[in-house]
Amino acid sequence: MIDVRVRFAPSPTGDLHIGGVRTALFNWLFAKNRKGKFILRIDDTDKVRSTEASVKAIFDAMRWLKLDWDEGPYNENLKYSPYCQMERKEKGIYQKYADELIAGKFAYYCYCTLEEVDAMRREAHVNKAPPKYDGRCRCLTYEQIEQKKKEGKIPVIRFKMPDSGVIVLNDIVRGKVKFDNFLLDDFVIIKANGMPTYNFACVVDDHLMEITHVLRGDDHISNTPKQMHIYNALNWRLPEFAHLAMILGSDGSRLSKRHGHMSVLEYRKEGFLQEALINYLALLGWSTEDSQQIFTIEDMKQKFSIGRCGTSPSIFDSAKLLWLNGEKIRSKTPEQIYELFVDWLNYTNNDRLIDNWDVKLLKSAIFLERNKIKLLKDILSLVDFFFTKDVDYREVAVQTVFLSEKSKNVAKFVLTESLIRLSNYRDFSATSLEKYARDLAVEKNIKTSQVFHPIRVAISGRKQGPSLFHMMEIMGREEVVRRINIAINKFFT
RNA sequence: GCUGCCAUCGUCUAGCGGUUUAGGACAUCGCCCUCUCAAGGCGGAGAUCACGGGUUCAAAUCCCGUUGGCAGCGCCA
Repeated sequence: MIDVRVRFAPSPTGDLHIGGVRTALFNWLFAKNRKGKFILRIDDTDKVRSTEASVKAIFDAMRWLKLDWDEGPYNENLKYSPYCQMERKEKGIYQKYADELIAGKFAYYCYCTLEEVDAMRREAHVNKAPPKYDGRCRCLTYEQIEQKKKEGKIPVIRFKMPDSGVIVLNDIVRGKVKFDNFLLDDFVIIKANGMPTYNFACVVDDHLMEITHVLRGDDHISNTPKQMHIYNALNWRLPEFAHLAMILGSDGSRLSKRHGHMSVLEYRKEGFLQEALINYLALLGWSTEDSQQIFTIEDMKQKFSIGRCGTSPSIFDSAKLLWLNGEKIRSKTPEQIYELFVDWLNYTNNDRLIDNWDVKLLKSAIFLERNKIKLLKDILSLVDFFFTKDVDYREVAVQTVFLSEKSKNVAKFVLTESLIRLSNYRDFSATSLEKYARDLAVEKNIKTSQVFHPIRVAISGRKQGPSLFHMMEIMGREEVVRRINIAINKFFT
């Protein structure tokens, strides 16, 4: 079996987005599954839109996602360096092969202006003809070229597409896909500014870097025949191609900002776990025979195969991602959740929020509430009441549990009674406290809920929260008594 | 407009000619558990397998057409 080499080649024109991550992930999984190499290349041939900040953002995102690469930029000692196309251009790599294509009559200089080319396409549209460059510069004479040069015109280099015949792509996930050469454009391979275009640079680099499999979104499928012609003209061996079905937004159109978060970093900010995002994305477009939903990373690496990737596009469902995130969090120990939470606080610059929080109490609180955590950010609102000096009594809770006609007398009684009895209560464990509360209910012939609820609201300010007695246990007697006292003073005097 | 891709519950999907009253997961609904909220357990509803033709003894599964959706058509990647 050949040694697999795959690459992820984002263009640094913004944050890494969901679609990009999916492509990166499938390449990475494939490499891991086949014990091959995963390469990160930066396709920054668009001088105008590429930024250094984007490169950094992509790196950050890849690192957070733990999609580690075997080869990539900023390591100049590797056989295939450099890994940024700008640097490769500086070394004349693309020009060399463009010259070779010209020498072999597979490419030619074109002096047409953008306006002329644009006019051609518009005319084709009107005539219901395939939109393409008409090839008028294909056969310029030596004199004509000299004349253009004299006029100071700067040419682009175009690839000369065959006028007839059919080229067949044998795609791993889609099978045979045929393209009519006549419909293919004489596309630009070197721009007027000397930079290679994507379709050219991609081929040159994939060949030079000995990429064996090209896994990418299916929005690239129409680029593939063009690229294949370049491989053929240069007499290079074709890699295997696999075109993955796209991820769409909730309305079935291409995923974009109006569908919600695009950047993975935004998911991180929301409090999603790296492994949840990875697991969820793997489920879009790939499945196992038994339709397994939850995977560890190791499990995924082991089971992944391109052959089981689907052909139809899938809609990104944030509800399922949210479920999966909760699922992943629940599978962690309280200690791990705490670590994740602290990382998240640091990442979002919220670390000061827990400055005065007792770590032991926080971990206990996380343990009590772990089943409710869907996002790391949820932890804040789930446990904050343990740490506030002044209990924030919620209006609804106070109205229904303390002040309604039906409950106010009982609530007042339960709280004053509890204040006295709990002040000297020895065994402040959950089981013991529960016994106390139940005994009180029996003794006074009231319902247990009439005892539980007022105490819950008194110490937490809310109607909902963790198991009451565990909550009291970790809060401790002193604090519980203090809070009951606050409630009595505030609402019953 | 040209070209290509796709089409199974609302969503992600299993299924690769007979084992299917089409299976699982999310969401949704009900019940149980229960001090609340969750989590968990159990169950329900939800797909004439886009439509129409073939092929075959037999089709969600193979072929053709139609319709619909999406993508590409840049000196963007």
